[in-house]
Amino acid sequence: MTIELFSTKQRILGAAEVLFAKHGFAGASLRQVTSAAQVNLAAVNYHFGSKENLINEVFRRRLDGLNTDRLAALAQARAKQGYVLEDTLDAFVRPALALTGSDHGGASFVRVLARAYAEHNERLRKFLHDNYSHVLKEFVADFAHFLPHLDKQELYWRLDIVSGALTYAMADFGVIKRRGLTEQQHRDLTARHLIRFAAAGLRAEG
Amino acid sequence: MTIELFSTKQRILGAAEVLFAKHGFAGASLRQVTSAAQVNLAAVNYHFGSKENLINEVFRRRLDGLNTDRLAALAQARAKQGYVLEDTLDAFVRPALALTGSDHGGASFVRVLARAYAEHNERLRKFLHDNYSHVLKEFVADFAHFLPHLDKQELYWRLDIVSGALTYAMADFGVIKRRGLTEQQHRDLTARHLIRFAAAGLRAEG
DNA sequence: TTAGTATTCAAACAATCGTTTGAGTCGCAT
DNA sequence: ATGCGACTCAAACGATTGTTTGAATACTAA
Repeated sequence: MTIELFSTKQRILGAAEVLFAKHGFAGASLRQVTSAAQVNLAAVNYHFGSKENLINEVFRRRLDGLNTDRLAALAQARAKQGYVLEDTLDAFVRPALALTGSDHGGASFVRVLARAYAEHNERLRKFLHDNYSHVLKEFVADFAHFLPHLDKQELYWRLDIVSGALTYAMADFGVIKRRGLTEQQHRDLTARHLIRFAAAGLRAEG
Repeated sequence: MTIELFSTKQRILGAAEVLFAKHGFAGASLRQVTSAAQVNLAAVNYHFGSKENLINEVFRRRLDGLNTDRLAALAQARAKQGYVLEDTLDAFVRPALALTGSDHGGASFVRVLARAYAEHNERLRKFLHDNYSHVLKEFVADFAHFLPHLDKQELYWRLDIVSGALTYAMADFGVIKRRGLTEQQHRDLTARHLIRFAAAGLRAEG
């Protein structure tokens, strides 16, 4: 097990990510995936055991880093002088947006996330909850601190809307055409829009 | 072709709606659909021609009425004295929320809508655009009127976020548990939250 | 009643699905 | 060089997919 940059495993993960984003988890077949990855069909079951486990690993590959980045950004925001709601949202949004510009697969992955959001797949939700719920808890704590006028039910309501809105918006981010802007400028502009939008919605009087 | 309340055609549409919401368009098989509808397998191809056309008809059955209701609500809002942004949003949101409480299938359909949003299916988008784009145009015109400080690009940006957020939130509306509230009360509360949230996000200074 | 159309039905179609198999190949340590 | 584990490969597995067929049934109009 050497560490190769373009090993069979990584090629499969990359191709699966793109095709899951394009056709969905049920809609993308393993033959499409292995063909795009230029890999033998049996390689999926050899390296991942099953299609369902492949799906999980597609998430794990990105979410491990994404959640680490989000927690780091949150820690940095908390240390900031004059820490406000917008900073919390920034710590949540910016690492995900950075993903869309990092490499080719990142943009696809955000769309995969939006699909997982739309699906209410039992096992997938359990997998995500088991592995990454602690990150969400950290953010919820800070949101609750900045929005003391909202009771717990109301807060969850709004965070649910906000996370849904952000997920959808970021999924479309890669698709929307930008005119005369660098990728970096477009990303900054997007982040500001999303944060301002979300902050306004969260702060609205109950 | 008599008008029956529970004809084979309608039973198929109802079952398909529920199963598409639960398992997705690719994930729900025609055998699952026909079995749930208590109808012969061949009935789908006999009445609808193909699975893809069945999907279209699932949308048409609800969207025809939904868009009529939305345009009627918009007309009523425009005639109102002191017509404001919140009224436009109300005309957009309330008919969709009413759908979730009308009958059993309505709640499923809103989730189907959220799936269609997450998918970027070429043919489905064309079908929706061909049949219902005139409704969206009406709403966009009023949003543009109420938000003159936003240029066209910025407006589309925010509407994209808002429609995504609303679609997702309404899809979860049927899932979220309500404590001590009637369906009507819960729907009103939901509408108020969504409208206030969206209005705040749309009005935020650029 | 009868002719004709509309619908339902069981059965089968070819195609594709995820998965398994067993032989084959590769690289590396002994 | 030899042996061993890691990996790849073509081929096939049974199950399931959407769709089609032709006969049987239900319904409607004359």
